[in-house]
Amino acid sequence: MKYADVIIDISHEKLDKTFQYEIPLQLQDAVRVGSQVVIPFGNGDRRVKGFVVDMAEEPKIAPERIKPICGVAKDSIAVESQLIALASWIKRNYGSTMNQALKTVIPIKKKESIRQKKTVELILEEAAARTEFTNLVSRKGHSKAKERLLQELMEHGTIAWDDITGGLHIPSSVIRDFERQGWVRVTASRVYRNPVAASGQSCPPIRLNDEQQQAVDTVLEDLRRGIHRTYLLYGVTGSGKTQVYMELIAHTIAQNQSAIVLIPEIALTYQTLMRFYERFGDVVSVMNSRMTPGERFDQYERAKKGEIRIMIGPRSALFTPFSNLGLIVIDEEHEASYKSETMPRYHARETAIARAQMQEASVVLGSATPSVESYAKALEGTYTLLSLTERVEHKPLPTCEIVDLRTELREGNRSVLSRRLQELMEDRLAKHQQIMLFVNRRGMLGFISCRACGHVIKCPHCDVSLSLHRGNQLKCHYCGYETSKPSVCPSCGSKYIGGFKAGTQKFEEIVKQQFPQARVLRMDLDTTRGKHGHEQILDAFANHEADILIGTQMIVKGHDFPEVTLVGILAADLSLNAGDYRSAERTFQLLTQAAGRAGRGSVPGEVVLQTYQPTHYSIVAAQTQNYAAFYEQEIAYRRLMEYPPAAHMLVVMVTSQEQERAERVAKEIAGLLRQTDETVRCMGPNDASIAKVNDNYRKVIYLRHKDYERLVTMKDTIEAYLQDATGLGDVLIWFDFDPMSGF
DNA sequence: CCTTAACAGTGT
DNA sequence: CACTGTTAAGGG
Repeated sequence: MKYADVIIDISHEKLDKTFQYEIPLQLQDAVRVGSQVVIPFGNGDRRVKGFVVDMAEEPKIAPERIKPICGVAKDSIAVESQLIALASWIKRNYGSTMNQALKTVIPIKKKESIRQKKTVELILEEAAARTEFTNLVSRKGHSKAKERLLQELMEHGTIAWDDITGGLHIPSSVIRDFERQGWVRVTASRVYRNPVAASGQSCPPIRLNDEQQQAVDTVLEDLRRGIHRTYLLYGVTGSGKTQVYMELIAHTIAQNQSAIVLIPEIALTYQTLMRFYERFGDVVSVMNSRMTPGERFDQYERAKKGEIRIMIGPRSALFTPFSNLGLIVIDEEHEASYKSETMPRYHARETAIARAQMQEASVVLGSATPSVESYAKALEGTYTLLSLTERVEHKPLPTCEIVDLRTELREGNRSVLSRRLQELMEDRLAKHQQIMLFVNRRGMLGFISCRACGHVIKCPHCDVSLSLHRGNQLKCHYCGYETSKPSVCPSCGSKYIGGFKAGTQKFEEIVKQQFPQARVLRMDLDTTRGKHGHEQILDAFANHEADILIGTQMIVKGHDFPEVTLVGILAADLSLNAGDYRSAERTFQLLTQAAGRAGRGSVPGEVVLQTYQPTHYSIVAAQTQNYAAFYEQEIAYRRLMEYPPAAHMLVVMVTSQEQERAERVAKEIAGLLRQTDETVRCMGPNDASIAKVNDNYRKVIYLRHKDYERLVTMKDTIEAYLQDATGLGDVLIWFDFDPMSGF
């Protein structure tokens, strides 16, 4: 590699350009992506520090204009440079500008948060100060600001920097001037607040059972031999995965290394946090989306200094600047929230593995329902599979009954509650036990199914549900296949064919009407508005202030409710027909989790699973919590249809306010891609499933190929095209590799 | 981000 | 015409 792309001093985020420099022969070995280098910059060849973000053989500009790198700043790579190397990895693998990638990795500008804590102290003797003051006054006119500041300082002694620049409207240059003259001292005092409240007592490690111990030993044995790998800890609900994490974290700490624990935001409750805090004390810190940039910055600073050794948080906690990172734990590894929804659309799991490789750390992925991707990798040996098959204290799994809603309809029950579920609800209410009703609301936009036989209208090319659009047209979101909505079921001829329309409110009304004596709580986006809406509802339910809790995904994660002995899943199919290739997987995961909510206490639980498709493998497998059976079916489907992980997928989204322009650019791109590499399967462009958002028309192209790298090349091709294309106007393009949701 | 060159406005 | 302050562009 002859040339290096260097980004100049990252604290100045407005300078997002990279500059190409020559790597002199004697530095060939020392310069790598992420290296901190010293380079001549600008006309005066001012020496500045920069980070190498990419390397290339070919010069991008005329070679005579390229200057050589002076030297490598430090031999040991600083944390920042590791994170910058990671940013460059993200940019390459997910598509974004370097600036966007850097912003995700190094989250806040340093200036503001430091300035907030700066204070200015007068160090001049009182007599000397008075003399200087008279000097200023006698000069008349042009030093009004200086006069005011000196006067204020003589009065108060010490003033906060912000009060001077903000309150007194005195420019910072005046303060700097005073400092140069030796009149004042500027101190940056810093107050850190630990967001975790101290609890006092510590909690001794719990004895692990054989399976847990074996999982821990496998990892430790690898570490002893200097091997850093990715492990998939597959443990059924309630098998004690957290204890395995804890043990491994304890070992990491003992080795004087740090650990990052990623937990989905919804599962990041106070209780979860306290478990870690009680075991490890105040080296634990937490991050969440509600934290202010200042608080977040403090946490990063403490992590850098080594005051924090364990960081717990959602996706973004992955970028905690630990220089001695030893372990990354990703709990509920299959969760879609690990995939970023904004550019760059990185997946925290893959990014964690990339970071771990750079810093020689290990990764432990944990789940009761692993993603198909991860399980496939574990089976082929890319990850090491660690299994926990027993539940702690040998609590039995809840029994699960499947109720066929088609039969209900046939036998004259048109209610959303099956007769069996009603019966069991009566029973639990009489016994004063609690009930959870789970409405699988996800992706219920516009698919068509038959209430009599359960038949769902699918795309003949893509095997995903078709969506209902205006004018009774059914459309496939992947390939654009179109057909008109039939008036009778093509499978059984019934006229009960149509869309699903039911929200949680509707269910709440029905339940209240049918069980007027029951106290009902509802939890969905509408009722959880406000600061602690979430916790308020869950706490109320935990205190048995209600008998029935109705809700969406939110109710199935986190909290344990020991008094819940019945879980009703009202319509398991809804998520099954979301119109994307992950719908079966998502359904299995949701159902397994929902079912796991029943019988957490001493009384064994029961689950009623209502569905129009009782024979669908994701539903049958969820009934017995049989992950292996589900996986076998699902991977076969993915292989047959060439969906991830059998192949990789790239979504290219083209948006513009002008319908015509979006379409033209999308068509040009699709054409270009088809002629660049015909082994890449290219579908589209088509309208996105939400074809217009905020007055922006959205066109989408789907690309599929076995080789991820090939898709990266496609992304690069598009980026190159955008560089010198004209007439783009307001067109924006973003990429999503192996998407977690449909578009 | 910082540096610089170009530019307009001011004072002698 | 020299001097100063303000602005836009470029940096490899």
